[in-house]
Amino acid sequence: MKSEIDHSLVLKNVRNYINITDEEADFFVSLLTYRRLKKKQFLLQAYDVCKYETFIVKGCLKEYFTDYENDKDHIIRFVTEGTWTSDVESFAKETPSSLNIEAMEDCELLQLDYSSLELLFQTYPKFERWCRLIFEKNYIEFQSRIIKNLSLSGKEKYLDFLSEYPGLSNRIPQHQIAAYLGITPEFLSKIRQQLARE
Amino acid sequence: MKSEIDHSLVLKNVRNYINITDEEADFFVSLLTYRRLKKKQFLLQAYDVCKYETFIVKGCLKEYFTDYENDKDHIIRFVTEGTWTSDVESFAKETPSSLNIEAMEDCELLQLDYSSLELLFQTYPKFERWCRLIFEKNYIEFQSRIIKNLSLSGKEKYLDFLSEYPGLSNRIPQHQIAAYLGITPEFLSKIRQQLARE
DNA sequence: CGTCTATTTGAATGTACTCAAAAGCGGTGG
DNA sequence: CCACCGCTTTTGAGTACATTCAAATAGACG
Repeated sequence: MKSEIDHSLVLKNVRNYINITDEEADFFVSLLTYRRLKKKQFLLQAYDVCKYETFIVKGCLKEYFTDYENDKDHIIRFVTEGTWTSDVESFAKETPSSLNIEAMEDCELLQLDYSSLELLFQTYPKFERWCRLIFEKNYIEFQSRIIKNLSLSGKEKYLDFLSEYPGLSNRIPQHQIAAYLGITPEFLSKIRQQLARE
Repeated sequence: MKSEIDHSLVLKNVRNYINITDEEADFFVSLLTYRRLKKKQFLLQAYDVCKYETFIVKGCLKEYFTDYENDKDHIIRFVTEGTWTSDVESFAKETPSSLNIEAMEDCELLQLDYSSLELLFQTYPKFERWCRLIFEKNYIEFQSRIIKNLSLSGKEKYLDFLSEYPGLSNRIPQHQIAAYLGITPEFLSKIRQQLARE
């Protein structure tokens, strides 16, 4: 039943960026659709159009790009409780997605489709600000990722991952961490071996 | 004299994302400050607080991060005519910048300080949307950069750079392109040698 | 013209990859 | 409850990509 759904986390997300009244909160919540996803199911498949912005209430997903040329996946981000995910370009332009988004655990999600989001912006323009500030935050994170990719060795990137996302390494298989760091699973194994010896 | 300044490019930038009236345009333009920068001058130095969002009317700058540990610069982006630049995090949070932004050519710029930007948002909230859409675009570009860093070899990254930013390689010294690609200048030289033989 | 910086070239080295095989681990069915 | 299967992780040998360091050459600028 809808009344059982807990919206506190998503409202906390909004209120982290803007002040909203109870009325505005109610309207916002009324636009959300609840959805579950089992481990290994896809939230989005490449070449489909991304129809929703999705908030993660519970669980963990990976956003990744498949390089068919070399038969390799490259993970852009792991996304967990409290964050939004989508293929931004596909959602905004209604073009086929270049990303896959796949559940790595059983997930509970809240979704907002394009027309609902536009209705939200038209009804309460302050939500544009909220959306901008989220993009601002993501921009900063991506920039930091780019710097790290340019400047760190495999070992340093792994240690940085452990400290930046504590606890996540227990939820995620090792070869997927390698796909996030941009190294081979074999090499990550060797890095860990070396760290264990120290 | 202020009347000589050409605002057509910056207005084109705004109107690329939102519709604005002449009145709104006039107000927006009244908030901008014109500034010139000579080649090799800094728009922003690391550890200073970034006070402005800066629009580039003419010229080219580099946003870069200095790794003092290894005495190396890592270039995040080259920014040219028609784009905005700042250290987003420093500007938003008024914290010391981690980036340098430096002119690679003589530049003509238009700047917007924090309070002017907030005044703009308060007066005409639709500018929040414009700002969001710019971040959306930058997010997409950064994502694409991350994918390329994860999946391409040095040679492939160089060829991609040439096709993504045609004409830019003539404006920028080669070792700076190397700093953007995340390879050494010597290795870029060898890549070019190899490409020339083909 | 001289100085400073950028680019090229080469040899030696290191970091990370490929391929192959073995070992470990988790879930499923008998 | 154990045996088996598939997938993940480890290990090792050989290789490729990219770096370091040093020196030579080329270009840019006052």
